[in-house]
Amino acid sequence: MNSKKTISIIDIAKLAGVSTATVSHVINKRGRYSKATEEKVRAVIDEYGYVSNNAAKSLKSSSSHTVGLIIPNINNDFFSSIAVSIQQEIDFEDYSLFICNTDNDPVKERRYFRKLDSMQVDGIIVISCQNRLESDLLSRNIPILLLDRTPINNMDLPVITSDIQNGFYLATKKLIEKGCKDIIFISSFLATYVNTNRKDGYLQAMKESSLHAGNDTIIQLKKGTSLYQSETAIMDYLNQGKKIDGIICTSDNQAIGAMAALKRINYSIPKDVKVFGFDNQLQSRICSPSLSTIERYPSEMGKTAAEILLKLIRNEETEKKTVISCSLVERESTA
Amino acid sequence: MNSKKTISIIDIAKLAGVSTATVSHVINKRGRYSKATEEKVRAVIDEYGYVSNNAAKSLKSSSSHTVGLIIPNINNDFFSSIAVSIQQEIDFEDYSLFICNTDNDPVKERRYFRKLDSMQVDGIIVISCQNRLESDLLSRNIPILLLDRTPINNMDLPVITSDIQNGFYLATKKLIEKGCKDIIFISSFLATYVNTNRKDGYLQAMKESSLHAGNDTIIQLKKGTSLYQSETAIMDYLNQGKKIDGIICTSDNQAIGAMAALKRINYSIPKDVKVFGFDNQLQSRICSPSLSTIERYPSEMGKTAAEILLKLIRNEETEKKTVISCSLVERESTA
DNA sequence: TTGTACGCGTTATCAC
DNA sequence: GTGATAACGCGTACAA
Repeated sequence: MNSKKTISIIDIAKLAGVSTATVSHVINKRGRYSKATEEKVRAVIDEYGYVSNNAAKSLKSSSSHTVGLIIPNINNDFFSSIAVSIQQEIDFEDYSLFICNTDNDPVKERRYFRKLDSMQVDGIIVISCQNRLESDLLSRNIPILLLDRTPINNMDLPVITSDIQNGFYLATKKLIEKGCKDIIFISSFLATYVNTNRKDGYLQAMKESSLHAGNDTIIQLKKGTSLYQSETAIMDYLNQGKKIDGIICTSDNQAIGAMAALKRINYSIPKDVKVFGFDNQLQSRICSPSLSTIERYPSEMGKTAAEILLKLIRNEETEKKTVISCSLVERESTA
Repeated sequence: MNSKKTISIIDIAKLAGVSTATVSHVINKRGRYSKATEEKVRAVIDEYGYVSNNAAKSLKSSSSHTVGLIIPNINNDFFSSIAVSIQQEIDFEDYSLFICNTDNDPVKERRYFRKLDSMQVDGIIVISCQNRLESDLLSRNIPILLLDRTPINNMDLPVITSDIQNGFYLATKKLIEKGCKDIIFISSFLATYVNTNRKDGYLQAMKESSLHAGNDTIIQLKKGTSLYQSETAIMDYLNQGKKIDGIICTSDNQAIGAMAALKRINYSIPKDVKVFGFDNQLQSRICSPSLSTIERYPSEMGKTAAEILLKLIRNEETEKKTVISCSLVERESTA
């Protein structure tokens, strides 16, 4: 196996007794050759298992038929669902997807932008963990699509988000409808613009029903494992003598942590307290009691993102902003 | 932003009043230039935001500083943990990782091999879904590392696996130790060589204790959602009047499905039946009763894989075969 | 320090 | 209508 040698278009041309131009034409079905030469060339290609060199191709075309995806953490149901659906859609059009994991680290994110740029990708989909994107991000003029999160930028970048605000509004409304009055909101550590957005739906619904909500009913978690953090946060909150009969969380894990806290002090769910999670991750179906949650359709988000990016790459018309609506998934925790 | 133009090394050379060779030397810190020219060149590079063209670089060096990862399904805790740890390790050495999702489809897997080949990747890590890999897989002579699964191949490919057989042996032993006698084994749809491997640990442990085990105590699931499949499979099994006091599963989801079936007919877990899952996925901690399971250390597997592949790329000495041991995580389901 | 050949596929131009 | 020739893209490394 050590003597395996790369075969180039030149070798194929020699072996088939034609020019490289003809081989190229046959491969790309450009015409300008006879049936006979086509067969001859194809036969040689098959025999030697020739694979064209993408580096040379990208060099010439300054396009690599490759798309980059910058994503905070692939080890997360919601994000990996998005990644898979993007890849499937991209695959379908014979593009390849470069997945880059940033661990929610802005420094890594910027590094990946540069890396993808130099790799000659044709476009980038980014779920950013930065508050702001600068226009000198890339040296080339390729499309960038913002997904899920929308950092401030001066490039008028196209955006796909889900209607999170409305999702939280609906969830809060649902709890109110079921008779909850002391509803608190648990928010995980995130870039500020995201948090604002999330809180708003909750605050609006509470206000509409003249229920009290404000900084004293919002628990802000720190960076780290949200499950354990929210468990202790709920304990602390109750130890201060405050009342709770409803909880809205910004992740399913937070909700599960919160329920663990409630169970420990013998609160009954959903009788005493009703709980909403967020993202409809696998664990929300499995935990006990099963968790009501907000569905954001990550597969649809990914599919749409891929479609729009491909359009942008082809210079076709697209929407500047696409909002995918959320819906409620009601289970035992709010029954 | 439309007039953004790609800047090449030639432009930089002109602007700095030196040759492209010198610019290249400065960029790669090869020496052979004065302090003054270095500063001048760096200044121009910074000013114009020059990013080197990777396609040209790969073309020349036939190496892209890129590694491919072929993986069955990234939307799975175990696999995505592996992917993340590979990426982190690879990142660290300034390589980039190309993640390719095969959906457990051999046809897609072969397509990705060709694609990565033509992309000039420097090496490939594959969690294969094929029973056999042929030596004409690639046109170039780059290292391939088999991870987790070990399809038959005639290329003497290096391998990293976890000691699954021993894992199932230990789990089965543990149930026997706790007094179980009628222990069944649930196996998901997988390539045959994998199944054999998995069954063996179970069969061996049963044999050593002179307990009956064979085809009638092994439930083979079909392709599909293992959670629901194993639930109905357990119902069927019990409806046939067969006895169960222990279940070993090849995934946590199967175990959760099995427990759902048991609960429905009022079996108590772990009193009447003890259950082991596999892979220590998030849901095993969250479900109720919490699930005992087999830990395979995916992060360690990924890290090791990345280290070995990088060594292979650099032509350094490495182990041909690395086996990472499993351990038991005991929770309520086997208490 | 620099000039330049090289790597490889594409495409415009030219020839029959 | 068929096919060949050669320039091009850009970074690298050897010879000068």
